[in-house]
Amino acid sequence: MYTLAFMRASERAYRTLREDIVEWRLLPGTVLAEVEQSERLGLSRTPLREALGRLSAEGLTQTARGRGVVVTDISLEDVDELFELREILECRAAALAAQRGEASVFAALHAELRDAPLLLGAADPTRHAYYALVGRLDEAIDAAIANSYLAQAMRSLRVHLVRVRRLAADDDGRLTAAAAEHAAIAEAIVAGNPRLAEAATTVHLHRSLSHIKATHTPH
Amino acid sequence: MYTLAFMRASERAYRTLREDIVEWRLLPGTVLAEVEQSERLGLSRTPLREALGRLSAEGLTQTARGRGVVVTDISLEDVDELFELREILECRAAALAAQRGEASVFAALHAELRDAPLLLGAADPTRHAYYALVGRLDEAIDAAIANSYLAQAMRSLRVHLVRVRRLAADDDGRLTAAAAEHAAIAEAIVAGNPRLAEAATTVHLHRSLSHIKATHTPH
DNA sequence: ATAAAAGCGAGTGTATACATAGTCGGGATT
DNA sequence: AATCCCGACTATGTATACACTCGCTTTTAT
Repeated sequence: MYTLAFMRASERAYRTLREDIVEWRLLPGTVLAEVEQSERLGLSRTPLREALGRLSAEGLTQTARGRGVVVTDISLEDVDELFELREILECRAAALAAQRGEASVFAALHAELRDAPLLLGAADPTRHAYYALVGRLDEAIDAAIANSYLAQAMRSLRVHLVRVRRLAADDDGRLTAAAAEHAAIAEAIVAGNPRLAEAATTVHLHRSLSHIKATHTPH
Repeated sequence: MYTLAFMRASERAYRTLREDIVEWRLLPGTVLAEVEQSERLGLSRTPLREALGRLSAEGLTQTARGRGVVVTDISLEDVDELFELREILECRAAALAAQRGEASVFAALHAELRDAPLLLGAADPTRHAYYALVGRLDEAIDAAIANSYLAQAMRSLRVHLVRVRRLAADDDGRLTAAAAEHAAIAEAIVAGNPRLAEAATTVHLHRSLSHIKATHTPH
């Protein structure tokens, strides 16, 4: 995590609120009143408003006129829509990475992903090392596709996906399987096979969605 | 256009600046200093900062720390990247619209698009009626796909595309051809044929990109 | 008793004043 | 002559005060 001490107040407010929303500490429907939140975070209304503006632009909150901004809800229909867009973007991104990416980068990631079950054995209930590895695969794909607009579209999606992830039970079995699916994607990129990379991504996303729907528990 | 008189100052600043950038009245590299722009638009720095934040989030400006925010440049590589993402999103959107859309809505749009050359004959140098019609086709597709995240991704792209459009020469010949291509997309959606809708969109986007590259004049 | 209107209160929208950081120019030193 | 350092200025970042809108409650009239 970043040190929140030496950054601008608006940035601090943005990251704190975003994490609170993504981690479901601030539940959907919660009203984020400006005075209340600015006092809670120990800063003034001006930087807080900037943070709320960014959150609303991302879709994590929406402004309810007259009552301030409220935390956006995520329904099962939203999850379907999110994964529909995710499949559109990430399948093509994987194919482009297979065409344009540096094989050596993905070869290294592939090796790490094959060893991922070792990370899951470690005594880290938040699976920090595992998610950091998957995040590095995402970043490598972002860099490989050489398309800042596509990369930006995927980045804005990931915020919502992290939020959805918390709806599902991240048991060791699913994470081990997911690591193998990620390894398959990396392998296809190393091989420079766009169609295989796309297919591997499709498989992974469908399994992820199925798992989320199977283990979903209303909060 | 909307009446800019009775809206919030921040909204006024946002729309004015966005239009100035998209219409190339504010050229890439222009520094938007806060005091200078707030005085020009007749409002204070607070709502102006909010507007600049939204513009930077959309990618129309970027913050150069210490020197304020500057209008983002668009290179030919950017156009390639924009159209790559555009093809990913709009092809799938057209296919989804063919599956999920109301045929009657697109039948009406198809009829209008076949008559579009009449609009181009009118003495409107800005082609306002024509672009409004194409905009209604975009909105109809947005509504038909029933996926707010995909629709949002396409909307954020369109801002940049309007800006790119101003780089090319919008002669009557190209617009007539473009109208026919749009009509073909609408026709495929009416027929409920996803693959045809996708193909028609691919053809349209490739012809648009070729035309932009052929007539591009550095400013 | 119900509906409509007016008044009150809470909270957002805007302006302005102040703090702070970063850059540019000038001067001195090597 | 070139580079480094210092200082001042300019522009951003933040805080606070004020105004206005909108929602809610209360009261009054039909």
